[in-house]
Amino acid sequence: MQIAPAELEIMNVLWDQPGLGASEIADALASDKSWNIRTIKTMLGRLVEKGALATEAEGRRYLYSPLVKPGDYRRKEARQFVDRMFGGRAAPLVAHLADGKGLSDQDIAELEALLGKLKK
Amino acid sequence: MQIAPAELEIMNVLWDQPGLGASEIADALASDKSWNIRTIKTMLGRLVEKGALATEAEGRRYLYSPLVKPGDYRRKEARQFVDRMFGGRAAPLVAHLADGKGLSDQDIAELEALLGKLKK
DNA sequence: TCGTATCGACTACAGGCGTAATCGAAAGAG
DNA sequence: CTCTTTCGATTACGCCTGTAGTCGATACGA
Repeated sequence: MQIAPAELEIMNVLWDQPGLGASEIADALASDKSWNIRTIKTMLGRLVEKGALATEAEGRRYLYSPLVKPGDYRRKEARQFVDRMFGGRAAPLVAHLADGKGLSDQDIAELEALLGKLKK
Repeated sequence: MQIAPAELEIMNVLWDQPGLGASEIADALASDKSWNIRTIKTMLGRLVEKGALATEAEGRRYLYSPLVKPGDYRRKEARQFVDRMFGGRAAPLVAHLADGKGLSDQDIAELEALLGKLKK
């Protein structure tokens, strides 16, 4: 199941707070996106159609909840991305991020801790 | 400049061997992609139009070379991707890759070496 | 009760992408 | 010199995406 970038914004809201209605999602997004409520509804419809969201009727409206787990989705996407861009190798990806000043000290510390765990 | 996934396959060939003609690119791709030569030419045209490739006439045909540097492109894409999927944080990305058994021992070793260098 | 706001359903439409076919020119085969 | 192949250019076309508009029904405010 393929989730488009704009649709992902909606998934992010619902992963954070499942069970919202369309206008509440619009509110949640209003701060950084200026999307027409109709646009949001279109994307909700498509996500339901794709099987990414479930609907539950509440009176005259729907409440939406993710059917896809964020971890599963991100894992799949991450894999696909490194495959496409870096021949499946993680190290070059991190190297490129580092090269563009894209790694904070915190990132580096976290990565170290992570690697420590992986080695065991 | 936006390079679509299928177009990226072509860029990869040309980053590896700049200055090929359309049919040579087709040959290079033939092993893993079964693309019609017409399809490849369409994509070459689009890449030229986008400014990702330069053409140099050689007799009746064109030789194509990248105008975009692979490192620059991958860096930008990597950044975009972690922003979209992981809120710009590299550690969760690596964690997800690791979780899906996506990290070989070699990857881990390379990442360690990389982090060593970054800390200095 | 009557107009208005809101809901979901359906429709619209342009641009990007994947996948090619067609076309006119030119080069090469015989 | 003619037939076929090959080149780049142009056109095609359906699906996905972003971005809404329209429509009919319903709930709500006055």
